[in-house]
Amino acid sequence: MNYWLAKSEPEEFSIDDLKKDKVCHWDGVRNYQARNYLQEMQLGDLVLFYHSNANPPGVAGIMKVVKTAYPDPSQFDKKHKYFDPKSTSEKPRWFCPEFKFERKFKHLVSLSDLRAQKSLGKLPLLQRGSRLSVHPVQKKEFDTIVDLGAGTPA
DNA sequence: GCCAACGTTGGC
DNA sequence: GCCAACGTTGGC
Repeated sequence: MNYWLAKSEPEEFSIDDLKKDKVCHWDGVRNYQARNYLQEMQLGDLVLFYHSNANPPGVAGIMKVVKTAYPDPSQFDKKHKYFDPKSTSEKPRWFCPEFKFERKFKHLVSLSDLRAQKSLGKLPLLQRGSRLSVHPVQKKEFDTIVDLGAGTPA
């Protein structure tokens, strides 16, 4: 059982959209390192939903992996903004898993809240200039963030 | 394989 | 909208 963090811009797709849709396929990731992490995800893994480019940015809730990564259909669709002319169906480049809405935090755990936690010092999200949109999270870090989201005093 | 140019991410 | 930090591309 592993833990992850995945970013989305809430104007594109927010945790409320996921709550409404129940399930989503996490498409559009076009970064190799992030892609590799998506492929490592196993059924039942828990994923923190991070709102990037938001006001304020932060972790909004939790998702659960309900389908492991398969070729991202948007890479083959010429009209799609995530179309990749260099990818073929024989050798797809990009993959997406499916996530199910698990729950929304009572309180958004903002980026500044995360930075204020000494125990989260190694969280990849907080590293200088980290733009990686999908990355693993330690169980301890995951639990800390969930506690913050539940409103437990910092 | 180097590296400059360019594009993207994402906080502010 | 700005800009720093990266990742990718492509000429050589």
